[in-house]
Amino acid sequence: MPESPETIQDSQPENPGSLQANLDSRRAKLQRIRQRGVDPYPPRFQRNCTADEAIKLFEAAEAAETPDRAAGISVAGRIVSMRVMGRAAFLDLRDASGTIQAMLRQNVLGDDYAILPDLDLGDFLGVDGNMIRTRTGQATIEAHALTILAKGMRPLPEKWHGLRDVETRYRQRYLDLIANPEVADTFVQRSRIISGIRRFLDGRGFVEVDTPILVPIPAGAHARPFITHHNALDEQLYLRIATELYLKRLIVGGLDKVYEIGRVFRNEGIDQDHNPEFTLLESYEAYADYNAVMEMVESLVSSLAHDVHGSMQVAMGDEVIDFTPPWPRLSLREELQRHSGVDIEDYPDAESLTGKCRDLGLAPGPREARGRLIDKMLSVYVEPRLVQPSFLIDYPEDMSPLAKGHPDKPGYVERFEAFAAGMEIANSYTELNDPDVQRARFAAQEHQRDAYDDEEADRTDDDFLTALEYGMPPTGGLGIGIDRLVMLLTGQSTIRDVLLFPQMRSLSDDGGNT
RNA sequence: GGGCCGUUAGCUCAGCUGGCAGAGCACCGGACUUUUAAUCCGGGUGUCGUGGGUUCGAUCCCCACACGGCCCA
Repeated sequence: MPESPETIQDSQPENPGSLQANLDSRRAKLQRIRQRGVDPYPPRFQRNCTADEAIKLFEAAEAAETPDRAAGISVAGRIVSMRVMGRAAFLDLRDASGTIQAMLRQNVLGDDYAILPDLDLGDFLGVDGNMIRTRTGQATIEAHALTILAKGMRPLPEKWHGLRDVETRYRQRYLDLIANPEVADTFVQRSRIISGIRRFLDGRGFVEVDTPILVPIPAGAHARPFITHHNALDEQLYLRIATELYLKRLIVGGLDKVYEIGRVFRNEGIDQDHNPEFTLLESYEAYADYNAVMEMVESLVSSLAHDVHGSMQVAMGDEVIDFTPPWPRLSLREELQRHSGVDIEDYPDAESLTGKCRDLGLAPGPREARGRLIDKMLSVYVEPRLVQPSFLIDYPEDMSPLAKGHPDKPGYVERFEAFAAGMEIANSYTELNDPDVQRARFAAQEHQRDAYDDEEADRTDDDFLTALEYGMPPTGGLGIGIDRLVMLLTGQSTIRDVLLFPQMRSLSDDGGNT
């Protein structure tokens, strides 16, 4: 008897293929699993191999002609692909090590095969079985038992095109990691870079320390702080914008070689290389100067490139960045003069330099401090040209309130910044340790804040000045933006792609998630 | 802060001059014991970002807003 169209219609859900139908279907499967007395979220599953290990073990067993060694394998992972053919099926299971194919056959699995119709893409499954090679030659686990480990209640992004929508990728990074496996590689590399930094510094006798994130005075950098409040102390506190002044207190205290890798917070805009919270490495080494730090930076960054990449050369867009040391030392004044035609010594104050910037078409604000103007000129004329790793050295004192004056160059300090791919990756100076000079520099910054409405000018930290008065040895300091370094070493062009959860504007409703 | 671009099914994307909203994957029903973007047959999913406006009629034109991206400051 032929079925009427109505009957066929009745066997279909209300809106077949809709998200709601998909959710309903998964929930119905969940119920069926439970009705069979199976826990869809069991507390544990004992695997004895990762996907990658199972395949390697099998290949080794084949090479040694000892196939028994590839029996009794237990693997687990998320189902990322399913090819079901009646009484047999092939599933691809993914764990952090990779993907392994599982072959399911009804005559082998018996009752366990009955859960197949209740499995969906995205579910976690444990498989016990033996490694075999299929007719097409693929190393595969032939399942002898199946254990559902977690039922996925929402459909995953599409398997072939992945997840492209950048907003979803950042807001729901877990979906990005599932749908775009190469994204995970970047974050694994990030972890390797950071542990490589620790190994490097620990190997040189540095001590890793933790200094306060909640601070009464947000000093040590040019930035606007985030403000918060401590209820019990009834005191306004800030999130740190740098770790510098606390680390120097530890140099005063005699630790001699200290570093901190930590999050700092700057209340400013978001773009391709700025996120309001980012990871900063700062290190301080007593009895070193900025020349010694330059050598350390070359050595550190090139060894990281080698460790992470296996090569000193890293592709970045159309360029190949070669981190092989030594990197050129370029005088800031000379580079500015070469590329802008301006000798900053001809413009000793903000007023004259503002005029010159206007001539150059740089659109300076009406009241910008001289250091800020030079910074602007650098970012236009010099920094974009610094594609291969290089050091820009000897900065004007105006823009470096914490650096020691250069003995041979009045008005300049012993400071360098390292650049690669046009991006600043390190900032360092021979530290200012004369408490009176430091006090005067802070005063100049306070004046800059008032006279030029420069909210980012540095702030006086009297407790730090007291520490300096007890005596700080000659010291070389360093700051490296870890996120930008990771960008460079992994070839990513936006900071969002090296931050697992980049800052996003909050959504007013439910986040488009339902 | 300004300019430009984007927002269509769970995902990836089409949608012509304003005239019934489209495909692939995913999903649902069926077949299938070596597939691998499985295949075959059947099903077709939607607040076209939100709110206004113009129009007989708006995914499309106009305005505002939201979110995102790029460029500029």
